[in-house]
Amino acid sequence: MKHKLSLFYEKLYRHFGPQHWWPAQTPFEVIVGAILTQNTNWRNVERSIENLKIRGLLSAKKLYRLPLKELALEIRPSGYFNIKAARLKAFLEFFFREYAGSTKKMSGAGTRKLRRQLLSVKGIGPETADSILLYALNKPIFVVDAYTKRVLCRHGIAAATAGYDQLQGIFIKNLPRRIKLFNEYHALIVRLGKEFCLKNNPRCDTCPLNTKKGNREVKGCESYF
DNA sequence: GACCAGGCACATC
DNA sequence: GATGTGCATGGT
Repeated sequence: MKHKLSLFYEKLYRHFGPQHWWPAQTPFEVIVGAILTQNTNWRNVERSIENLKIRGLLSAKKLYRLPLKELALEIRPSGYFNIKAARLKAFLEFFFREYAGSTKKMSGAGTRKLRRQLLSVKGIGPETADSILLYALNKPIFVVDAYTKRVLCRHGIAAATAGYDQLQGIFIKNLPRRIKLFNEYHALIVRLGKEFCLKNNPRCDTCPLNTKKGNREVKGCESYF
């Protein structure tokens, strides 16, 4: 018997197709993006990344040597720039101390150890850590975000009180542990969230996860708002 | 002008 | 352990 989550995945993939995540050219760029996108629109993150690229600063060594104030200036467009500059610096300190500033060396370590280490860096929480593990280091771990929680709650798969680890556990337990699947699934949920899960969105009627009861369309979001 | 976007740390109860 | 708040930009 297939779990609901497998069916959701198939529906989402059929509807949207592959999402080609993470949109970045190097693992290090993924890490920078993961920190910059915290509670921020991706378009604004792109502006910051572009700034860094134009000035030739998008490498671990360059960023490590760049003064905090100057880094903050470059990443202004993605918001919370003072905090995020400090978070990038905190990551870089860890990155050079433990892995000589090499994502290749880093990906040689085990998933559990890496997750524990990342979570100990100030400014890296569960979603950022898991995004780095999955999208920069190719580790089989599921990324949970605000959209993920909405979708699971709306469809009665998780309780409104469920925390991050609990939500992640539902995916890990009920899906085959495949990097490609985890990669695509999270990206598809974000796509779904952007297009359908906004309040008072008239397009909710055509959400690919709506179900039919008899002749009636049942919207997944009905039970949430 | 309000509300939102691919969170996190910290204070307080 | 739950709940509230600061952090800041750019789009709708």
